[in-house]
Amino acid sequence: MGRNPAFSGPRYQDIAASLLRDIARGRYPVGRLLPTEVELCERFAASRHTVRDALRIVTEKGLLVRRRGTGSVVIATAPPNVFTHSVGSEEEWMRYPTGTFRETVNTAEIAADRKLAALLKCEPGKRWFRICSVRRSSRIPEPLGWTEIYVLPAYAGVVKRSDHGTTPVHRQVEKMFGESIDRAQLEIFASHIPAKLARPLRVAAGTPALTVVRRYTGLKSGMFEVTVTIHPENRYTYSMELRPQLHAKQL
Amino acid sequence: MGRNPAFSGPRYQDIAASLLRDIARGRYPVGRLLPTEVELCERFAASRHTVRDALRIVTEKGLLVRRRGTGSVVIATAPPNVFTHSVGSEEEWMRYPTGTFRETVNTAEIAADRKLAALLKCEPGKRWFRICSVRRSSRIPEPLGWTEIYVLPAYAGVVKRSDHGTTPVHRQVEKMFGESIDRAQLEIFASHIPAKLARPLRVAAGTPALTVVRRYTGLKSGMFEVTVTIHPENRYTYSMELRPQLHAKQL
DNA sequence: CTTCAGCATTTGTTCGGACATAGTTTAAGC
DNA sequence: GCTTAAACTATGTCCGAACAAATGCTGAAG
Repeated sequence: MGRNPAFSGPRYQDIAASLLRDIARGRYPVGRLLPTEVELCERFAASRHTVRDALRIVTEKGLLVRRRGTGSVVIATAPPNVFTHSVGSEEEWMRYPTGTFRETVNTAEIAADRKLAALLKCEPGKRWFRICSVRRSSRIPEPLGWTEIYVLPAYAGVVKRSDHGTTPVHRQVEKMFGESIDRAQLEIFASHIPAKLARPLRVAAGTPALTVVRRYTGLKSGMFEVTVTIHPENRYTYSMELRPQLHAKQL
Repeated sequence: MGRNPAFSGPRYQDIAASLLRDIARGRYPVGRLLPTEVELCERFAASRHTVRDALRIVTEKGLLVRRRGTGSVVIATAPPNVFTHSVGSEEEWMRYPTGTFRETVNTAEIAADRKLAALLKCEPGKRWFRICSVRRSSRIPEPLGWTEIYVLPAYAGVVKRSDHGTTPVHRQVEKMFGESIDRAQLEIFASHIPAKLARPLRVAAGTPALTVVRRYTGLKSGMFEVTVTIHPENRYTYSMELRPQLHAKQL
């Protein structure tokens, strides 16, 4: 029991691995209490500080809940998340290579008809401020896609800002109105180029396209922005990388 | 300098907040070294342990890199990760609602021609074991899409397993051959239905489609599986939700 | 001038101790 | 018997100290 002779790293990592193994093997089932810190100190012949470091690792993996006076409760037998995807910046999430920009075509306040309401997942008749624009790259003459941005009418002021066109709209809303994003949702599906967009996108109507819908939900005003982008074939690829959760070996 | 009288929480959180503020305000620009632990102990009149707890918080937020002998280097002025996406299971990542299954049409060992090599991001001539199949749902008669799975010829044994068709192939490879996934990459772009697939997918050739490419890279044998799926319009939507990283207030 | 050994610096690991705080249990008092 | 206060338990916070390990610098040897 206790020390693993094959393991040469820090003691607290050894102890954490041992606890992880015990939990995975069912020695401490979900709902059961782990031994107290002092008991673990005795079992592993380590100081309380070292044991706490080990418990911190197990807790960060999401297998424990620890409370004063109560103890450490096992809440899972294995780390729950298999893959994670972290996005560093809005640009990265938008997946638009740097050097692209939006070119506003027109703006208007509109009411959602039934079709638009379905796309935006809002009730029909809801009023939105719509910004229609073309996304371009400095490298190629054809536009990358057609973007329709719908924001709550109260937030229409964003178009007046000077950095409009280069900064993501939801960031502008965050700064100007103190909204904070609670969650963002992404949907991607196949579509075809509508007749209206054939000319601005320089592509034949009815040809294959990729539609990307992004919905931003804030804490203050709920869903405050929806972006719909239509990309003609061969002009845009959504790409993403997932990694198994490393679970914090020290870097 | 030092203690913030308005803050009543633990000392290490107070110190962490102070450091965070200093970094955000540019007192320690990116690339600069933070004061050493001992210096911070003096400035905040705290023990090294407490200061280290504070530095751990700042490090976990991704603003610092710490190395023995060197010190703590500032690598960002604000937490870099804005959104995270965690995927709990393969099914969730695949985004196929439960109740769908794969129906194998044919299998063969092939060599990648130039076009396929570009899609798979491998060298032309590389040999792959290809599994062609149709993904169906029990609810609707039309297939959801056409899937071509390419695995290394050494792993061709996966098709013989009984749970083939319901279990993701990369999971089977993990179990059967002890491969462990290092990273997974996803690409989504617009395409059109090839003439060959018009009949099996029950849709007209040339109509819009969504192509999803998934690449799995393992620790042992590098990229060991690539899956290419073609979905006709209106039969499949890729959906994902991102949330702002909570940054570990204590739970 | 280059190379390498040795030293100083800085963070990493581990020990031992003390008190604070939050939950739980027990016991006293009505 | 119920309510409330005290005691107990377990984790949280904080201190002081020592040594280990990685890095960078300096000076001596070739």
